[in-house]
Amino acid sequence: MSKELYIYNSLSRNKDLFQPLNTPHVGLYVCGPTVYANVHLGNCRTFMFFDVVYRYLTHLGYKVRYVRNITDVGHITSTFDDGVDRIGQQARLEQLEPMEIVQKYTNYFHEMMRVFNNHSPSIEPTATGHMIEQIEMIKKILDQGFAYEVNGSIYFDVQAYRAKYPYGELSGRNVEELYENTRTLDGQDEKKFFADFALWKAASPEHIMRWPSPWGEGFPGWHLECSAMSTKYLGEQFDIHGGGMDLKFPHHESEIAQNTACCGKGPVKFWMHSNMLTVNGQKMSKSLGNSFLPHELFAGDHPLLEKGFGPQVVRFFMMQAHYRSTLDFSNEALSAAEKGYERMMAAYMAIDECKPATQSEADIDALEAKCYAAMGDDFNTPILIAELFEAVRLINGCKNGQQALTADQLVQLKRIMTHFLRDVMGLQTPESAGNVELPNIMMDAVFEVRKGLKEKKDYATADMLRDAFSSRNIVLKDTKEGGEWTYEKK
RNA sequence: GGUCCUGUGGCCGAGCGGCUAGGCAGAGCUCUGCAAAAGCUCGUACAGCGGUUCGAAUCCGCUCGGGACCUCCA
Repeated sequence: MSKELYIYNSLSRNKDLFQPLNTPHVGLYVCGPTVYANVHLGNCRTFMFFDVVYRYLTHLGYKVRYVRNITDVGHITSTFDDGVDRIGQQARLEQLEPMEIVQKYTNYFHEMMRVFNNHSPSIEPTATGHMIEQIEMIKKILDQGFAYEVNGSIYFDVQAYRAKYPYGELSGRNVEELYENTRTLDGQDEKKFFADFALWKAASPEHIMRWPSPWGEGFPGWHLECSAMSTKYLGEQFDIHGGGMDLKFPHHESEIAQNTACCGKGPVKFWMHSNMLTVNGQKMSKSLGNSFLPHELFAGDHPLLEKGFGPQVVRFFMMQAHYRSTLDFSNEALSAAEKGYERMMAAYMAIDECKPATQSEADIDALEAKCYAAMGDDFNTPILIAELFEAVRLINGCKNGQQALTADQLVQLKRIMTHFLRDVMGLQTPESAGNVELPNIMMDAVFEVRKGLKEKKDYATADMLRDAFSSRNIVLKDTKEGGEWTYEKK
């Protein structure tokens, strides 16, 4: 069975065959959040997708080192010229220390990552914890002649860089066109060239977050931390760098320039970019006021939400779209995903109840191959899910006695579902967390009584019993053997 | 203004030159005391107009619509 993996590389604009630089090791770096506010659902989509990348590579047998940073140094906002950064600004607003802000929103971020069932990265470095590495990197870039100092700030020299290396390859931008549309930003007058960007900024007196450096007190520039930390933990060149589409320019473009200026070569083999989550066709973002916080979605506590949806349903919903497409959020779409997710999971849990046949026409090997083919085609989770619904059909058919499956095939189906649903897509079964053993025993008694009533044709009492549970959001379903019960969502 | 992406049936979403995507919703049937679940069967598609081709949702051009980036952003 082919388990080749093709990945769409933003740099080559092609689906390229994935081969690690140093098999079986894979280096994966993903740009993490800036912790000055709660992560919203759009952010979560990106991290959930790269969690699947991490999981699938691991599933294929690679030894993956997954690095995802925490940006805990505020970037300068574009509207202010006074050296106020996002974290510092939020700290003033909430009357907290900057590091309290950082801790508060890091905690929320971690909590949400856990709730969505993302694996922790192998390393989660912070920008503030890597000041020395960042300063060292600036020194190297200066030594190579690709940066210059002005008033205690260091700028990247795009002109000098362009004389030797191409700039703008990733984002497809060319500097001449950029010039027409560049706004006047902080430090513009200090720069030699409009497209130069800061590696180090001298701190103004009121700036709170500051560190000593060879050029005076200041703080690192916008894009440096990722370059410094990816190099430290994954080496000068590594396999995959991921992030949201909106980071392509200028963030990732600058990273390439910094690393190349420093080490003479591009840092990353595969650049991957996940697309945005939209609401009514527009990018979900804080400034547009159309973003949900995960806990609001779970509780249904938001004007745009008709009801709440569990984290696993949300994850399933996200998996039903390809990561390079925008995904539009709506109550209807979430509800549809919820039904589908429940049907999928019900079938998964019903495999053990199937009675095996001695012979079967079904081709489970082909099904499994299709699942790998879907994932191998640039992590196509929507197709994977479509294939898994084929498995659902087989399982349900087998349960009804309409589909013959051998014992081996049932084992194989269970393995496929476990691998792809749980291990690769990171989906959990609905009630798996709680202990359902005791309720099950009690419900068996209920079904026994109901069976007796039905045999006596006392349907009125049988219905009364069912209604009594129904009013408590527990649905009874009759089967040949007795019955099944589920919690009903409101 | 520049660069790029996108427009699929009631909804969400794959596919991107010939082959059923899938889910949800809807219709019919089977099963069933009823119900639910499940299985089977079935509608309604590829924004519009041209072109290339034996053949186009899929390639090209134009028109119209939506979006992202160009400024911190997943």
